[in-house]
Amino acid sequence: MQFDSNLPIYTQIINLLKTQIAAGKLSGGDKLPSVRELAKELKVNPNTIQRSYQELEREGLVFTQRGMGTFVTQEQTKMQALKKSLALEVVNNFVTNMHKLGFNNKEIFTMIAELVGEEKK
Amino acid sequence: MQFDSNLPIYTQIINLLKTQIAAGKLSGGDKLPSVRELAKELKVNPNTIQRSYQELEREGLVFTQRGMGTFVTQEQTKMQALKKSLALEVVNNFVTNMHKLGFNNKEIFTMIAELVGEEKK
Amino acid sequence: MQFDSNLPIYTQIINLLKTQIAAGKLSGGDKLPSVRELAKELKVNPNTIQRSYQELEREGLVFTQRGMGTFVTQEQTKMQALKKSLALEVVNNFVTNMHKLGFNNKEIFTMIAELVGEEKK
Amino acid sequence: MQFDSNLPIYTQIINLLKTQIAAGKLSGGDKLPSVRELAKELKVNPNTIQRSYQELEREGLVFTQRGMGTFVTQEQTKMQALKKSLALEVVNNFVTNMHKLGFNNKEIFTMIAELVGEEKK
DNA sequence: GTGGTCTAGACCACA
DNA sequence: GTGGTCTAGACCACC
Repeated sequence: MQFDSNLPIYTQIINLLKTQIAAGKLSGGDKLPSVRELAKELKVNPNTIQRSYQELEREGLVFTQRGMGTFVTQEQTKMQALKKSLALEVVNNFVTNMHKLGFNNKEIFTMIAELVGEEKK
Repeated sequence: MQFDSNLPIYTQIINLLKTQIAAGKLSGGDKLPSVRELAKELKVNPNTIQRSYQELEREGLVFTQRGMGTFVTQEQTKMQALKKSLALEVVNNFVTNMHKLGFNNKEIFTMIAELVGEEKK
Repeated sequence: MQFDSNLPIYTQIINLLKTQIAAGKLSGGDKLPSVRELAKELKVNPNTIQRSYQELEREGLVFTQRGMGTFVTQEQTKMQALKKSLALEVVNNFVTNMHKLGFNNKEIFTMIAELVGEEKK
Repeated sequence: MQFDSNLPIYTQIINLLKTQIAAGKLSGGDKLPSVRELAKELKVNPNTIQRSYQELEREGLVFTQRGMGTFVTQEQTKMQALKKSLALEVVNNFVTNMHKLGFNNKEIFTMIAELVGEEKK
């Protein structure tokens, strides 16, 4: 993984984990990698991982059990809220960019409609 | 303006100018700021701006006149192609991000439809 | 090597390398001298060589591998097209000069025919 | 006219005039422009023109008459020799360049034959 | 004033 | 070591 040097690394790791949780790659109850393990994998100081995990815990997305590790929360409401908020951010970002390019909402809608129509995933 | 340290500065300047051209903030025939002027404004070396302008000229989006300055092309086809390609990039990016979050095309469509309906910009 | 002060140095270096590639002195896959090496040899700034290499890469005649060096493309079509276009330029130049001297095509043909006949290289 | 800064300017003017004489644009007996006139036209010091004319006279291609001006020689032999020698130079140059590109004499002949065939000037 | 080229020297990422 | 980017500052041709 590459880190954008503008955002603090721990923030980028948080976003990475949030995305995985929201997408269901990490489900409720799943164990996150240990701090040392992930630190090694991402070639980052363990303190940085620690800080990311703490922040996720503060937001209620994960919980830690002494001696056991860190786990994704099982509260469905939390997970749904997370998914929604991340999606909202992506959508807003998208719309803002399109507006910058001079497209109005109707045009945006048309383009998405076409794309969905042709792919049918 | 802030520069993201991952992409080369000259690339970011190119993108900035492309967006402005595509959005019509810079119309056909408009004069771009002089190399030195923009360099001063963006706190960047004139050579860096020079490189950006040259790349834009190579792509046919601007043309230069010695001793006169650099100007946005008047070819409508170029500008339309630019707008299309930039939009395509933004849309694809958006869809990719949404897929990463676990949304399928139908869900994406619904969200956009709602958004267009409620704002009516 | 001497540089003609009319054309930019980087252009002349491009032409030099193109000729060597077209003539087969540099074959597909061959490594070009490193930027710094050639700069030293031609008594030119490394940036100037860099620019030449980049232009050649843009034209698809060479490709670069980070940390490895710059190499002549292996695509035969590219190399053949290059040889053809360079030859066309030389021939046209020649014919133009002969026309300036007041020779017509038939006379030019005769001169070349004689030359080929006597040398048989 | 542009001057290539490698060759002395007076040499370049000599070549220019030789070409015009050889091509018949300046015929035997024609008056060359006055030194001052040509100097003004080419934005060059009159001494430079003077030197060019002297050299041409030394080679027997022009002659000067006090108070009248400088004229192209009427000796046909001189003019023919000039045309031949200039042509020889152009041809040799051409062949050398083609050899550099890796073409042999037969290939050169073929290319010229095709070109003459299609244009029929 | 404008853009275009070049140098000298620096720092980076990659291998 | 390699190529890639950037800065600082210079000189040029053109207008």
